Amino acid sequence: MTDPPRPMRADARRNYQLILTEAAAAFAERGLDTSLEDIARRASISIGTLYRHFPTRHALLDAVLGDRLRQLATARPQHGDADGTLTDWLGHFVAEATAYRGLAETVLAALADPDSRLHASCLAMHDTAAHLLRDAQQHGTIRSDVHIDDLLLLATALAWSAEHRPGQPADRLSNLLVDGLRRR
Amino acid sequence: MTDPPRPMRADARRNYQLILTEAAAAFAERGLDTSLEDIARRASISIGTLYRHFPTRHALLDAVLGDRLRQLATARPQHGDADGTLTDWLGHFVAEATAYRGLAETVLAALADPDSRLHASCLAMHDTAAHLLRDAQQHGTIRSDVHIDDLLLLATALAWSAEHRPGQPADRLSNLLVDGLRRR
DNA sequence: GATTAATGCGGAGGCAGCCTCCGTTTGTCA
DNA sequence: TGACAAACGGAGGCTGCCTCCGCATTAATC
Repeated sequence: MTDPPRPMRADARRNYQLILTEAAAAFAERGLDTSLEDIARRASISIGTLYRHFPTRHALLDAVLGDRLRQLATARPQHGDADGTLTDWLGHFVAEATAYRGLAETVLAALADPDSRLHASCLAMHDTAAHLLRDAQQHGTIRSDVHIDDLLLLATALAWSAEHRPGQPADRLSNLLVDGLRRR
Repeated sequence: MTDPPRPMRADARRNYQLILTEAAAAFAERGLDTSLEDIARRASISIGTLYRHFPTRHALLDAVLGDRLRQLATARPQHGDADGTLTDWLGHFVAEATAYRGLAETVLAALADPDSRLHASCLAMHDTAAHLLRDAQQHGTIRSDVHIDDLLLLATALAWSAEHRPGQPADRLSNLLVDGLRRR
């Protein structure tokens, strides 16, 4: 049938890694809307080469952030503290978003767009959050009428706020708001 | 001392109004990040003329949205229902932001930047919200440890969420979250 | 080591948006 | 009607997005 795909050429592999490294640094320093031309310059490769490896911004974002997002999708309920697991997860999510300005917006966009190269990673995260939420509703104190979309919107909104309040701890507002999700 | 400024020339006045009209429509239809060149094209004037009247995007935004923002700054506590006044205000703010995609982001940016032409309008709004919050803390059920910055961040975050969930009512999440601000 | 074909690279170039500058036009007032 | 300030148009410089294609590099084969 189809031949096994050849391994990447040495120069291609080298450039691929270079781009990843510089993109990660640039995204962390300047946010996810950093210009791709700038990343190419940092990596001392041409813009054409960058696009050959990562045909869209989301493809590059997936390569840089995919692992971190998938890690957010591996959280599992800890026996006996469903509420704590959920709030911990929210905390991790917000921390991640604070490290990369623009992440909240990007995650929402990727969730809404099935064609995005980031869609799968974000969907995995979505499912994990749904799992944690269900658990906290059954064994914890979270209101049963909270929907997973509410939770994700809350999570991204929290992350978005955190991006706009640099240097200040997001915990206070976060705790306040999660309180709103609890049964009286 | 200084002579009174001459009134605008007829053509200038005409163009000024034209730009305002088209900008308002464009901002409502496509969000606050609509290209200024596009607004100029809609108004059938040159980009240079647009910049002559509104040297920055925020100047144009202030001319278009300033009144609406200042209206949000005129809310006054209704006798005997401090909580209701506060939640009503939040509702108005979110409604406004839903009508103009990008408003939440813009308001936060303008608040943080004293040089922005929108700064004053946003500051007025900020002060009103602070007033309503204080009242709801003294005469209503809002927790006393909620800070005005928390409230504004909550308001903008809510608005931001609403922008990203087109067509769905923002009331549910909004009510959930405001619950978090209440005393137990 | 030489040959060759595919793979990958560079960068020019088209497009759009931001913003400035300046020569020309228009409105206003005497 | 003439003169002057005010306002206008739009070219042009800059940046960023993205595509395309001629040329260079690599790796497989002899």
